[in-house]
Amino acid sequence: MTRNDSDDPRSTAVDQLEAFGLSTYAARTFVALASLGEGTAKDVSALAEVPRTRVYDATAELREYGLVDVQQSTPKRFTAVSAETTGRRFRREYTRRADLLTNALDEIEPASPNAEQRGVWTVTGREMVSDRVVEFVGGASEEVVLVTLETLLTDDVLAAVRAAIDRGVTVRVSGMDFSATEGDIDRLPDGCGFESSRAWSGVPAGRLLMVDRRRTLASVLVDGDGEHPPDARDETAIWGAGENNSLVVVLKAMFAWLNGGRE
Amino acid sequence: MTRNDSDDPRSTAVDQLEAFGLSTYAARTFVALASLGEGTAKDVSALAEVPRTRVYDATAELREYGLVDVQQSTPKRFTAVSAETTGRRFRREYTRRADLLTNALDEIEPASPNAEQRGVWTVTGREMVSDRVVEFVGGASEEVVLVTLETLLTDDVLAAVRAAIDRGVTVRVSGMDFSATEGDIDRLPDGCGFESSRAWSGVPAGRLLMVDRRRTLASVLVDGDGEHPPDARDETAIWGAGENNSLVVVLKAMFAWLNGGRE
DNA sequence: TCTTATTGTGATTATCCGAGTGAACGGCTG
DNA sequence: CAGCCGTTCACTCGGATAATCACAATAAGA
Repeated sequence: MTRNDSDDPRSTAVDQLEAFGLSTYAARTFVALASLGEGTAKDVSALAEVPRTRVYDATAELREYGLVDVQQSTPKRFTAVSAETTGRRFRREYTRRADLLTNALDEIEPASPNAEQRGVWTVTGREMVSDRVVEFVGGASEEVVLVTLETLLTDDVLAAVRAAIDRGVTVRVSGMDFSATEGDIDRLPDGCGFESSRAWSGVPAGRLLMVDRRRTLASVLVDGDGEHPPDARDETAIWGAGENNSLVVVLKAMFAWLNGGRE
Repeated sequence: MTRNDSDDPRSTAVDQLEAFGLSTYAARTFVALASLGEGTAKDVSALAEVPRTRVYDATAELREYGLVDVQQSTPKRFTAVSAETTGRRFRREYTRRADLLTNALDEIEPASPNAEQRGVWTVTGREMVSDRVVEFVGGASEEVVLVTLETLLTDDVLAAVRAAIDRGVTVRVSGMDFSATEGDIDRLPDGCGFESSRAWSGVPAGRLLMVDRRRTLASVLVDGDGEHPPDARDETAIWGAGENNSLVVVLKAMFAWLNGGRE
């Protein structure tokens, strides 16, 4: 079983093509044609483990996607487009799909300012938590307070923070780990006067966020509940919204306390 | 049956979510939550036509994608992330997938310069033909000659042409219809000395392309074989590669002829 | 405390789609 | 003319998912 390993380019190509909606025959046929450059149904069948009689369906499907061209002769000959063209093709289609989805959802979302909720919501996964941070910072109109590990200050988050600052929002960002504060805060435009670190030494590492004193989020890293890469699903967060939300009240008090009684 | 029309935002949202790999239950559940903002399994079931007992699976699936947050109470409450976050989520994932695919295919493609093929290949669909044009122009090392309708000079093609010019390739572009030549050729940096039009008045409208005198493409618009929008699948092209390829020979002669016997 | 309605979880069945296989048709070649 | 190869079509099988049901757990009310 040395064939078909996980990091074999052929396998990954087939997987991705299937994710983009192709049938397995079509996907296998395409990578075979990409390897051959050009070939007949017999060639493809031999290399791709696709039944000869089905190569025609597969190439027809690929032709619809514009990934394969056909030579009308006997035997028919097929050729695959270049890797760049393939990538461009799907990139276009799926960014278009994402735009469609965003617009459709925008029309659906309730116009009402979504009466502030009570209770505490949970999120799992580093990327997912980052998404919430970006979303909440993006919705800030007055004030953002963010305390975070340097590792978690991804480009997404930084972009959202910069956008908020440009929008005229008062933003204060602080690192939780000591080494961090120097490295990355530079990447932010001024207006981040928090006293860097030290105060957070006893707090479990993660993030704390407060937006307009009406929406807060707290997360911790749970490093490794058995997941393979210690990078994927290792952050869990809770968040809440609304003036009287319990989590909001607690974190609001906490920030005020650590900020030296101001407010 | 006035519900669930084709351009209903809800339907399009569900369709796109399914295209992104979600189950139909998950997709319907998500749009229901997007409408409600927040709700219980019962609420979702009533609005989304999803069996109540399956809402829990659907929300679990959505939670994996980071699209839904859960409130651990009885009854459980669910909430959907914003439209922008949803779009960002899928945009990221699928551009990443496209990159993976491109890289994998790059490793697969035969290192050999792909001994020039004989025979004539066919492509169908306007976008697909544009992709071939971009691919061929992108592979040009010396000379590009392109005659095209103005309508078909999309941004993709223009970008490829500009890249070729910057690369030091001799490029000549000409419009087939009279009105065109003025409007768009301006968008190209010089080096396009073709005598604009007139010579092509009798030729069926479409495109003609020659790259390095070794690769040619010819297309025509077949306007309307029953397709709904007169815009999608209405162009068919043939192309060939190799010094002795019949199509290459013919088009090479044709270009030389129309260019006044030069070469 | 007991009852009852409602919520959450799991197992079961039905339905659909696609992979895989084989047979039939037609054109090319010896 | 006959056999062979290429091509297409029709069919079966299996896996996945939609849909239904049965049951356990919880909360509200008498």
